Amino acid sequence: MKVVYMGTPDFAVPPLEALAKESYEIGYVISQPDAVRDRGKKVKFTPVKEKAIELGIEVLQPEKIKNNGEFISLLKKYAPDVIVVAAYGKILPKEILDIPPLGCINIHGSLLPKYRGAAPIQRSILDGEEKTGITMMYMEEGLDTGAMLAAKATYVEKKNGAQLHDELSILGAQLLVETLPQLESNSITPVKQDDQLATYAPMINKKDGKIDFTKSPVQIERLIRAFDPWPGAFTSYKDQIFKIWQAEASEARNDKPIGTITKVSDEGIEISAGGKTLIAKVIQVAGKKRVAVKDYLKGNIIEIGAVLG
RNA sequence: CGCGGGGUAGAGCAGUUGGUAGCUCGUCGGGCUCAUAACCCGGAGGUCGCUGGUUCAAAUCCGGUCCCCGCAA
Repeated sequence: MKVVYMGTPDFAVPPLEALAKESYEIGYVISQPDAVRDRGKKVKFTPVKEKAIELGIEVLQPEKIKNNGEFISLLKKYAPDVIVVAAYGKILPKEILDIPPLGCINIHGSLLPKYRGAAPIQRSILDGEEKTGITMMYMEEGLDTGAMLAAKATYVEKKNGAQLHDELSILGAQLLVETLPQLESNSITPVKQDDQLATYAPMINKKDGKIDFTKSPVQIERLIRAFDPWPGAFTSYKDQIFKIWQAEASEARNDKPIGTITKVSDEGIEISAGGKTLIAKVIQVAGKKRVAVKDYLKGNIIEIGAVLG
């Protein structure tokens, strides 16, 4: 079976590896153009491109795919049976969707129809969902609206964004190699999504990581977990960026003004939030690495009574 | 060459008018104590990221290089 794979970030790497391991013929890997995405103005390859090079697969990185005659005719010439898409980063136009006879299938990081869109993993943690998962689906012109082919679920528990991301990425790879043979033998029945139940998971912005201490400690703790590693939940302490990477929500009442540091010990930094108490356990200040509060206090002082934000 | 912070004992930090390094925690041994994460005494542990240079002498000055991190993208 001839496959074209489209993907860009780390999330899309394991599925590509799985495809290669199963000996599918991968004619092209399509990834977003390389961009200046690091300190010091360095141009970095996308993770999927890195992997494709390692696997010896030709990589295409068109600036635009819509109305790109050259690109589309290249695809048509290769004539893939299926196009597999995982976090590619652009909506595919109909002219591409129509190319492969078995369709374009997408690996999406949620249990559709919930969390359609760009940031399903973070949003599911943010919302305190008990379960989430991976859905394989047909792509159509709408955003993550196509019929579903298969799904795998997992529990969110206390996982952070990175952990859930990695887990779902692996699940996605498994689900893909399980689903493709069924698709090929036409032994799978697509299930239409119930649009009534659909929710959207909009893209995350850096600013979304700013901690709002009027919210409850439970909500803030979710924010901290969801946004690890990016963009990180942050506030400011004495005009310095102050990130919190791990925290616990306490029901202990706290009547001090929002954001006030009420207690500091090896156990953590207690902060007034939403009338209750948030206990920061792992923190990071600008220029430094993340460190447990216990360790930070060995050589630094956190002032009780200071107000974050 | 996008802006900036940093690499010093296991951990977190101090130490830049150059004179072979110090604090807190941890750790090891001893003491006190009914007892202790408390207290007292003592000890181990560092080629100061790497590398050239200046100097009688460099963690401290100059050059190069590697790595980590915040901002920005």
